Amino acid sequence: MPRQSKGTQLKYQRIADALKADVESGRYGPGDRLPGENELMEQHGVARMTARHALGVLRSEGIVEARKGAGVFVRSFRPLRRSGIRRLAGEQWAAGRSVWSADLGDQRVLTVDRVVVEEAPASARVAGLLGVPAGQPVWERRRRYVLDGKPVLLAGSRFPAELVRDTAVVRPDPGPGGVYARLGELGHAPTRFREEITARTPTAAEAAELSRPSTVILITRTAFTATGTVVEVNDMVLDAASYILEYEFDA
Amino acid sequence: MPRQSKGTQLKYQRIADALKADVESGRYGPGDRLPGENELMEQHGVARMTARHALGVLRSEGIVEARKGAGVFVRSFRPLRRSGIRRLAGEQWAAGRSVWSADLGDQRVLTVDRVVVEEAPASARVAGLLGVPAGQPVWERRRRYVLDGKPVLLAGSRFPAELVRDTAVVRPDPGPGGVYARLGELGHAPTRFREEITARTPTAAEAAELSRPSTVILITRTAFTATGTVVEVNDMVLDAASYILEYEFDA
DNA sequence: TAGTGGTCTAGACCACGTC
DNA sequence: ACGTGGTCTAGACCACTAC
Repeated sequence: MPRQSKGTQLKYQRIADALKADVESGRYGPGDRLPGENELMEQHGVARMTARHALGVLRSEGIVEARKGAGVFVRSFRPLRRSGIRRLAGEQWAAGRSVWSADLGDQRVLTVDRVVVEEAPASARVAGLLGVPAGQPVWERRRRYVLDGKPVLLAGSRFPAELVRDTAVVRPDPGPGGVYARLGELGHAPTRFREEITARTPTAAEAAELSRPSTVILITRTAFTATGTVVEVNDMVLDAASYILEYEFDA
Repeated sequence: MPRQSKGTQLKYQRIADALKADVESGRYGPGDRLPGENELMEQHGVARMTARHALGVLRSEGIVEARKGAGVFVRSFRPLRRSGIRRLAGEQWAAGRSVWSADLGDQRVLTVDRVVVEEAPASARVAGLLGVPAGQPVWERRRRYVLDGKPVLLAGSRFPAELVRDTAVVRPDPGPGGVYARLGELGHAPTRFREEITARTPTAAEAAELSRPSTVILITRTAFTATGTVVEVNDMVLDAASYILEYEFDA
């Protein structure tokens, strides 16, 4: 028997396409349970690894989510809209609101799950961005954000050590307006930002800290003062299926 | 025999980590060939699917690239820096240069591989963004961009049909300055842009049109005139490993 | 022609969630 | 207790590349 029917397609792709069509047609709605590995094996007469491969296609496209011991479920696609420019407009954090509360157009709450603040030597990459010698001490502020009970964002900000040591910037709760308000009070208000974006599959560590997303977006934000000094380098890892980034600007 | 040595890790993950360390230490440089499936099976005493799974980890993180019949090779990571804001600054296209030539800081050339221009009814999504009734005719301009012989970007722009019919906008080569310059001459110069970004694994169709990337970035750009009219909706699909997006803006 | 990655089979055990 | 997805085995054939 041929392993692959010539005229058509690959088996796993055919099964994946059929499932995808069923989701798009509304046959399976958000939260619904899809036929699992065992059911697909029986229905299509294929081996476990083939059924698995088919489900893997939907999983990696973010359509579907596998829960061990439970089944495969259609994801509800309600991404956060993260407005890169508006949310960093000066008034937002100057007025005492956290930067992140600007993210939500609806009632869902993005809360901080975990905060670690510690001093450590700068990696070569961070040192280069901060404009300090490699190995120089920097303060690092790592946190994890949770939306609807699911971790969706890891963020790690680094500040030059001599700038923020013994200030509110390195306290777990920096107070109203967040670290940018505190930096402003110290005479180092950020006035310009650069965000660099790329995407890939998560590492094992990132997958474990987020809710095993199939794709992550990486954002590196560099914050400059009016004099051009870099006061923050912020590396973020976002669950790609939970976010839409938005940038608006003039010609 | 236990399938999984308890204290340590999963087999495929251990093998993947070892390979990753070898790449990061420089033991394998860009373009070098890694041990393949057969070699890993022998070296680590595992089955084919396990060795394969390990290589799949590196592949999906964009570290490595598999070439059928040849082997697995370390990717050379030289991403294009796409400056979202600067490249759409008015002077760029007003002066008669293509928008895309602003992308390159080095000598590499991003060229158009394929152009299709055709009239078609708007999908519900595009119609919503363009602010026209669904099914309304729009002109669509699809193209593929190639960098160093490898396709890295698919782009599909849609324009309201009555705006661009029988104009240079819908000619395969729109002339110096690109479509934005032509829209300007028609009295519909874009003055404001919105870009919405997300990422996922490519569909089978996208993978086939690009060079089988493991992750793609999706950008939807909406172009507005001074009066707020939408004159273009541009859906782009980027090979994530070939791009770094950059946005710079003031607080 | 020899070797490679890609697909596929038909079994197995495990950790886990649901009942 | 049972079913689920996740891992793993030991085989196989195929299409493709490089020689």
